[in-house]
This record gives sequence, structure tokens and C-alpha cells, in this order.
Amino acid sequence: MAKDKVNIYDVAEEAGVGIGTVSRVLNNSQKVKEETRDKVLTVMKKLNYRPNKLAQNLASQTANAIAVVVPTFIDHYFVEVLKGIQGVLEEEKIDLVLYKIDKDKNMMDKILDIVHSKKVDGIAAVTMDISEHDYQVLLKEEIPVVLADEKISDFHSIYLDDIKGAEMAINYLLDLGHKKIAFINGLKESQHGSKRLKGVNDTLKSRGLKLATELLKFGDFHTEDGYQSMKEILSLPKDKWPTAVFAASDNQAIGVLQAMEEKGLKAPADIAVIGYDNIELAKYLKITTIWQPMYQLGHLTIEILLKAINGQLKETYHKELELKLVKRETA
Amino acid sequence: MAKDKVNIYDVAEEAGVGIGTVSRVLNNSQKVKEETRDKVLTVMKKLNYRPNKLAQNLASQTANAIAVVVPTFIDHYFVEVLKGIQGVLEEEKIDLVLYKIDKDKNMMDKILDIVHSKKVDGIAAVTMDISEHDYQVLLKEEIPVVLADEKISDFHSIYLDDIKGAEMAINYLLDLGHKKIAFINGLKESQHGSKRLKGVNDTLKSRGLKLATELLKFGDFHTEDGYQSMKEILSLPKDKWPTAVFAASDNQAIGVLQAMEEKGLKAPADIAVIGYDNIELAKYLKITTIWQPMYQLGHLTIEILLKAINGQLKETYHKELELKLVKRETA
DNA sequence: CTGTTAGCGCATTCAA
DNA sequence: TTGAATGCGCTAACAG
Repeated sequence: MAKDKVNIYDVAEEAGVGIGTVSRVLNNSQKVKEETRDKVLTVMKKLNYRPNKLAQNLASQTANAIAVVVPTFIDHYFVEVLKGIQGVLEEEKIDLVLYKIDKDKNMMDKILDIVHSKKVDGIAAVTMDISEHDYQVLLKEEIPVVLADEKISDFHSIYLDDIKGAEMAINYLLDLGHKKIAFINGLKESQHGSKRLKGVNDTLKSRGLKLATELLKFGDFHTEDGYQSMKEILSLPKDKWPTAVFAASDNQAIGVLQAMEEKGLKAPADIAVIGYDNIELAKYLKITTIWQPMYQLGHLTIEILLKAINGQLKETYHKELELKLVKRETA
Repeated sequence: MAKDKVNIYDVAEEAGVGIGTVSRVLNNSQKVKEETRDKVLTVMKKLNYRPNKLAQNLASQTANAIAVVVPTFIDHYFVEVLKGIQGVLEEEKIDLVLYKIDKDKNMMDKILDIVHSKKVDGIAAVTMDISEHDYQVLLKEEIPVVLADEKISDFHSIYLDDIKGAEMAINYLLDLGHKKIAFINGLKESQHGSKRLKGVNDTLKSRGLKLATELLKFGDFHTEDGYQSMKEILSLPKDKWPTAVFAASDNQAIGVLQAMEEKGLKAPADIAVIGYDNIELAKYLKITTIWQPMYQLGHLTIEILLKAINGQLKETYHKELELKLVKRETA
């Protein structure tokens, strides 16, 4: 029956038509007689023919796929964004090519390889922290790009305001009466890290307060980092202890709580704790936190990317997604 | 400078060579004089030329990409497997195309589309629970396939033994002296669900015990499900309460603990709890659990897939990954 | 070692 | 409405 490799010529021959006609029914072209279409369709099924997309893409100059570029796979964050992305791609029948690209000197070189590869029609760069020099060169390429969780005026950007988020957290703690607040931040060099730090510092300053050096910690966003940071803080003399801790991720907040528990400390009674992200567990552990709409971030990013690809965007699209304070029991 | 679309002809012309030579330097063919190679390389840089991979792939009949097919994005599980996958792909410079395919009647049709699309050289199907009818048809295709977290004798399979895992958990609880054990399972219809249930039932039976109907719950693997299930159990008359709970995922175990805490119950003092997966949080929450090597699962799956693609596999590869009981404080 | 030619499988004119 | 021809950008013989 079905031979090894069935191509458009085989179908055409078997159906007694030209390959042009087969191509037309493949692409739902209107100019095909109902009868011929059925005949071709039947043959395609009989031969178990399915088009070679590489060839389709090469000929049509469109890949029917988009690239999602991320620097790391962070548990909850990444999965939520991906769900949002997948949601819209599935409807559109567009493939998703996933690239993990480290934020190093070769980053843009790798991205340019993707651009020129023609395997994708557009790129969604998620938290890539693109440097000015790098995006200058990316700008020269004609491929649609949307930045997620990052704002650069020359690119379509869907982003969150880290400064505002930090501000919300700190103001909330201040309003609760806390004056000695610790901040367990993310990576020192990251956009997120520096912006949240700014938010913390500015807010404190506006209330005539200041972040003590020994109460500022950096780390990655993992539970382990929060745990270690809090242990360091709790190893300070008791009079240096904070009355509240702002952690840059819920995972870190969980580590903080863990370190506290080992010392027999309770939140918020002994030390209040507020996190960031609102992961599912934050709900069950009743952690007060700043909610980031990650699913929506992924979803909107792809919606905009597809519009850009289809030329439906007149100008650069910018959208800030709203953060929300979720009040629970740890602060 | 660099024109809009630079192709191999532009490079050839500018360098004063034939396109064959350009192609050879692109593919690191040895038969190119050092001098010519340098000249071509220089021109490529000057023109910012990067090959069109669609064309390369079509001409060479290899996609330099693999498909990863999953039914859902489950937080920790999925990310860990993906990390393992990504690890080996990155080294090999092979692209990853991610497909989310629901486990319904059209599943195999979608997979066949992928096969014939020629966009990938092989497929890694992760927990796809392929039915017998479906895999019969897949078997007829010539594309390399590796199943992750699923075992079918005709396919390369990297898998875990759910029965054994359940057995380990239950035996551990029994050895601790528990006789009334509850089992909060995953989805009823899933392979995982039915196998773990079998493991639980068999183990109990071998010790002359039996799982009470009201102590068996099904749900998805989320925290919420564990929480709800445990609430139902705790709403039973106290004399029906179990002395230990086996949850089919750590997330569910966390939900269980949460439901217990709301009733002022402690683990293991009041009711012992054992989970499954060993997610990062299980460590911090000190949950005793069954550790599943998910990173390794992804890693090995791709290693085998690449070998299959390269024709380095003489026969069907089967490998069971070892589970491990991680003893902590909740049981 | 290198240039030339013929496909890869399809979309897309252009005529008919 | 349809068939035949041309090209997408590259690889892979095949000569030279």
C-alpha cells in the first residue's frame, strides 16, 4: 500500500491531476472544483499522504512556527508562561520551537542564527535582559520580536513593573508598622534584582527609613537561596533581626519560613514574611505575596507576536500587566 | 552593507567561488583549502550571512531537531524532564520543538502529522499513555521514537515502575506499624493511577490488609486535589481515619498536610504522610517521599533518541530508572 | 580541491 | 478551474 515516501507528485498522479491542484486542495484554495477536491482528498487519505512542512515552508517563505527564547527553566514561572503561550499557539496551529539561551556574550549571535534560520516567523524573548548593544543589532533584522517581562521602547514589550511590585510589598509592611525590614533579593546583576532593589530603597527612603546592609541578601530565586539568606540573617545578634522580610520569590519565602521554623520562629508573630509570584503553594502555605500574572504574560506575548507577524501592528506595542498584593497569613 | 536576504549565491559571488565551496565550508567539509575557507568565512561575516536551515534541512533530508510531545505541562515534573532533555540537545546543537497533544482520539493523527512534516528527526513522547491501536500505526512509520515514563515493548522506553514505587511507600508505612492507610491517587484512568493502585493493593494484600473504599481518593496531581481529598477523609468519623496517608505526588501531600493543619493535626504524630516525586519543596517541608529521577529520565530519553536517529541502536532499548525512598519527617 | 548540475517537496505564477 | 514551469536556498553527487 502506502509507499515509503509519498509526495505531492504521487498524489497528483494517483488522482490524475497536476501537482498544482493537489497543492491547492492542501491550502484550501477556493479555485478547485468540489469533485476534484474530493478525489484528491480521497487519494491523500488512501496514500496516507501528509505534506512535508519543510518544503511547504521553504516554498511559501513562512515557517508556521515561532521561537520562544528563555535563559532558564524556572519551575513555576516558566511553566505558567509556557501555558499561556501554548494556549494561543494551539488554536492557530503554529509550532513552538523552544530555545534556551544563556545570557552571555554569545546570546545575540545565537538569536541571529535563529532569525536567519527561517525556521520561525517570529521570536518571543522571555526575561532575556537584552543589552543595549545587543538589541541595536536585533533591531536591524526584519523579524518580529516581542519581549516578555522586559521593556525596551523599540520593541513590542509585555512587562511587569518590578519597582512597583517592591513598592507594594514594602508599603504594605510599613503600614503594618514594621521598621526593620530585610530584603532577600534575586540575582544582583539582573534587571529584576536591580529594579526591585530600587523599589525597596525608594519606598523606604520616602518614609525616612533605610535598608540595613546586613539585611539585604542576593541569591537566585530558589528555595535554597531564601533558606541560606535567612539563616545568615538569623545568625546576627537578635537586636539586628528584622521584624519583616520581603523575599523576591515565593520559593525564597518558603526557604525563609523554613529557616525561621528551625529557630522556632513563627510568621507573622515573630517575623512577618511576604513573597513574590503567588505560586500555587503560596496559597496552601498561606504566604502573603505579590501576584504576577504569568499565564497572561505568555498569552498576550504570543497574541502580539502573531499580530506583528501578520502585519496587523501599526506601531510598537507596550503593555504593563498589573501586579496584585495577595494578603494571606504570613504578613 | 548587508542586503536584505543574503544567500549562498551572494556569498559565492562575493568570495569569487562556487556555491559548492560555500556549502563545504558551511558543513566543515575537509576538502577545502585553508585559504579559500578563510576567504569564504570572511565574506560570510562581512555579509552577515547565516544559512537558511529550512533549505539545509530540505536538501539534506534531516531536520536537526527533535519533537518533544507531552500531554500537559505539570509544574515540577515537566520542568525537570525538560532540563534533562535540553541538557543533551544543547551540546548537540539540535532544536527542540515542543508539542502539547491531548490524550484523545486525535492524538495519533497529530503525531503522524509531525512525523510526516519532516521538521523533526525523531520523537520523544513523554507520559503519552499511547494505546495499543495507536502505537500499532506509529510502529509502521520509519521515524525514531522513544517513550519516556511509559513502557511498550516495541518501542525504546525509559520508564519508572509505578507498582514498585507504591510498594515501597506502603511497605515503609506498614513497617512503621500502620494498618489503616489512605491512598490519594492521581487520575483514575491514567497508567500511573492504575499501576500505583495495583502496587498499593497488592502490597496491602500480601500483608493481609485491605484498602478501605473511603480511604481511596482520585484526583489530579495538584496540591488542591490532595487538599480536597484529605478534607473529605477528615470529615469521616474519627474511628475511620487512617493513621497514614500515601499521596501520589508531593504536591498532593502538601495539600494533605494543609488539610491536617487546619484540623490541628501533625505529621507524623497524628497521621503520617508520604509523598511521591521529591520536588524541591518536599525537602524544605521535610516530607518523606518517593524520589523519581526526572532529570535523568529526560536526559536518557534524548540520548537514546539521538542514538536511534544515528542508527546506533541495534535493538529496542529498555531501561527502568530506579526509584528511591527519601526518609524525612512526615513519616 | 573546486565549479556545475540536479534534485529536496512544495507554492505560485502564467497560460490554457 | 487546471496543468506545467519556475524557484525557494541548500546539499550532494559528478566531473574536472
